Amino acid sequence: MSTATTPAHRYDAALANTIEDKWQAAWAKAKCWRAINPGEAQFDPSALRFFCMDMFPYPSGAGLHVGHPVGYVGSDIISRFRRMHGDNVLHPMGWDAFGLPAEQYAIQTGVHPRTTTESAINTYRRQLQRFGFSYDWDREIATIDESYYHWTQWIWLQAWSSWYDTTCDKARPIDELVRSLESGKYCIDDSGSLALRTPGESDQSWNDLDAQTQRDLLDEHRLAYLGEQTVNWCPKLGTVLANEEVIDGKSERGGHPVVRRGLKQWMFRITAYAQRLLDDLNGLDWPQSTRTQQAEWIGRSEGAELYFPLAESGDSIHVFTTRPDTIFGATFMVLAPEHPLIDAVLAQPPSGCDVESVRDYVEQARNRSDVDRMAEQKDKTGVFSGLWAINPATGGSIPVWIADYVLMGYGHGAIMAVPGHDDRDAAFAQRFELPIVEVVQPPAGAEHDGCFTGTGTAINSASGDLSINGMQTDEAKAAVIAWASKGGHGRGLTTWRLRDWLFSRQRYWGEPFPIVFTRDGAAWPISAAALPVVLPDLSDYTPVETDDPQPLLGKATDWVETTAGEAGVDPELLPPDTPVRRETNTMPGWAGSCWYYLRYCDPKNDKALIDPEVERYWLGSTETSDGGVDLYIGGAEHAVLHLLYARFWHKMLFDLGHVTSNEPFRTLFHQGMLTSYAWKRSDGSLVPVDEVDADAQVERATGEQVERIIAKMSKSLRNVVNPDEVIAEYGADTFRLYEMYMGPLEASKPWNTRDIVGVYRFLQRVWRLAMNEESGEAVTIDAPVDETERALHRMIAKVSEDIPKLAFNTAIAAMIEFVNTATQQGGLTSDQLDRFSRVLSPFAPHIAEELRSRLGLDGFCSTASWPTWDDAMLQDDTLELPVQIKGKVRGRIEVPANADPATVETITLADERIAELLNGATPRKVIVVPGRIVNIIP
RNA sequence: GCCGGAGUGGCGGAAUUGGCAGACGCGACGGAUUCAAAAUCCGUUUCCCGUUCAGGGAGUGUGGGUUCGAGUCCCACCUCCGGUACCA
Repeated sequence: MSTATTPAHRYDAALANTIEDKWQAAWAKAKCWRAINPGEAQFDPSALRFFCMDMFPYPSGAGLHVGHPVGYVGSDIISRFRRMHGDNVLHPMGWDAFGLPAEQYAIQTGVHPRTTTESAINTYRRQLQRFGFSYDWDREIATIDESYYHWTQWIWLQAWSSWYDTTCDKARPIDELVRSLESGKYCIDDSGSLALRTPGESDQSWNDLDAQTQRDLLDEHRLAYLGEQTVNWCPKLGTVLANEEVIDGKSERGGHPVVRRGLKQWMFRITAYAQRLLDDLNGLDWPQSTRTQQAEWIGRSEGAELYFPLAESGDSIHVFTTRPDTIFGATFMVLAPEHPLIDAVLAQPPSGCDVESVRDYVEQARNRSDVDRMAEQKDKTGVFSGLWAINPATGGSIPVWIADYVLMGYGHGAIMAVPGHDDRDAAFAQRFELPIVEVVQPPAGAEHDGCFTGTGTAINSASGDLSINGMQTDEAKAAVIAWASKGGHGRGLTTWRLRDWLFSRQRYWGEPFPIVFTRDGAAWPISAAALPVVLPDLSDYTPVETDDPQPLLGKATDWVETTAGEAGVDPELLPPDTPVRRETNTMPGWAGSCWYYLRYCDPKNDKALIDPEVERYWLGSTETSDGGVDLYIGGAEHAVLHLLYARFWHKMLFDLGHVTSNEPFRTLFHQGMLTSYAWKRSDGSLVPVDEVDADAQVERATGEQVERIIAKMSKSLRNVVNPDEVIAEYGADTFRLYEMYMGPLEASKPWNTRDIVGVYRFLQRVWRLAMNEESGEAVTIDAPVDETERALHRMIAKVSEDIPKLAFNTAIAAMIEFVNTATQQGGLTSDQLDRFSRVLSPFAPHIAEELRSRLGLDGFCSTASWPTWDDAMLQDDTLELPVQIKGKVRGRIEVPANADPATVETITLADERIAELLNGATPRKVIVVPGRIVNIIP
């Protein structure tokens, strides 16, 4: 690049890269980014804490993508800004490193996932460090480290050792439950569930139960428990698959057959927390869309369960409905194909039952996943069961059908069908010619086509002991619930969409569960002192192909088959020589990310997951916050799962006294997605970006006209940008500025390589403003220019306001304007340059340090104080105000900045041009908005 | 279908929450510099009419409304993006 004519000290890519390396080394050496914990010598209790965290990445082999740094640059700017205000800033980074890709790679190559993962981590760390992010690297964590997953396992054991006490609405240690049962404070009621003791004849005494029964009862109440689940099992891949990984009954990867089958899996009782997870959303400073998504995912639904007796047996069908008021319109019932009653039907078919059809239908439905069932949407299928039920309100007989539009996993897996007021029931009734009765009168003027599903007035709804005619929907609901409760026909009930969390995987590359089984199937915990249970090495990562699900860890036979003593079970629980089998499932990828924010606070603690005093300091409540991470930045794609799971773990730890705040992330911000331009042919197909002449908008090979569209970056479109290349060409400061200057942080926006040069030129202008390009020495003027000084104050004020709002694009625009003004005005004094470089430093920290150092100042911009501004300097003595006549700008006037409205009006009307336009008429009204505008109504 | 978010120049985007629409940047055009180019600097750049100047008109997805004044508020609609989807 450099030629004889290029000045020796021009700010170009080579210089940028040189100074960036230099300052990164200097910051690291000085440990500029170290956060101070309470208890450390330099700890300053008067400093505000600021815990600012990025969602940690999963380090993939492909390296960092330009989309990753968008949020990281943002969090870095505000962290640096807060540090310059003297705050104690905790800004850490780590690695979400267990997961599938490394394991898939291991299957193909035999390379241990740890090897690939660690190499990917090294790449990511090197790339991140190259951006000059101010992470406290001494607090770096990786979920795959034994010292980390030690505590992941410990938390799981906490859950296994706890139960949810609904009487005080919190989790408690299960030992306390045992003591309460032994002392008789709690007892087991008839149905086998726990109840507060109200001494009665039928109560079973806990102490009379045999050990096995006692254990089973306790196991049923643990927050982490073994439960039977229907899963997608792929024999060929040797693993269960998520619903999204199954397409048309085949695995997405490889197209192997998938069967639905029951499997004992570790579960988390997240449903116990449903109400709190919902309620506490209100106290969070989170994007509304994310809060809504979580609320919908939790899916609280108020209604009633109603009992419909069968015509010819003593049984009844329990249904859940949100519209008990429509019970008079229930003309048939529908069972999910998995409903337990169907087995009884097949065993003893009623007279009207076509056994073959029912068997076929149920069999077919069973092998289709929920996702497949839903794919068909409108086309309702079903079969008559032969059963008849009694509508308890009308007393009439109604047929019971079986159809897969009713899901076993929600409510009771059975519904009362009201085809008059439910779209799905209406479609089904039409298809199978079932009767439709209207029982809700729409309010006057309500528009609807087909069936009316809104609220209105009950009609046709009266029988012997119940009449709700004329009632509004809400009143009618309450009346039906009251009637049902009194007559034993049902009761009010709230159901949730949220299911318990399936927490085991048959994979290798995850945290082992700290638990073992004796021959009788009983589970025994590994004692806390024996943690971590270390993931054993395997020589072969290929899944076992089998119909009987077998996790990969089953291959480590020596590890699996062991003794209680070897595994670390407390000898008081089991004699050390007892043969035991280790749990071979592993935890899912979410586990490590559920609590990593806690570990950042105290990453090297080997006595506890976090020291209580440290926890209170970084995460406890303060004058301005109810506690939790002060700012958490990451993608909206984690709106539900990660953020919900982490909230659940946090609440569990809160109940058990390990954390002091009720929520983990007080303020959440989603950075927007980076898209890229792509090209589309007229037939809609996409053309790789390097096969298009962008200026002419034609495809090179064919000369065909193509249209520019915005698409996600993807390998196939060849529109992925590698950050390393951008840094090599412009430097990290330019990269940082570009990503922040593109637009609002939260907006998704297209990467446009051509635009980068704009901020690059800005940095070059900054450099030339302050440096002699020939000598490399600072050039400053002696006396400040008033206009420049005012511009500087305006700029500092603007940037100081914008950074806390994460409005970085406008902050940068303000800096550009200032530099343009300063250049026109002939330069800066060294004092002005010092202040400017400090404002610039959160955004472009390396060039800012270089300017400071060449000015001859000591220390770092990064640890200097943030410059102040004087409000008096923000305004000029006189203002130019636009004058509107009837809302259109017709002229301008000069007024003193402090002029009162009456004076402004006088000046306006005295203005020659305004008077001319008014043509001598006296205006009806003059509106003066101080400092803004004058509007005349003639 | 439902729930969010957004529609502003050739492009990315500004607009103190009702007060000069288009800040800032890219691109484009013109000029200076240069043997020439790159780089840099200066100027122009929403559109239309007028076109030296002056000036005039239209304009923030569409149609209505409120207001002295609307990109911003209200009503109806259109389009795009994200999420979700037989949840009874």
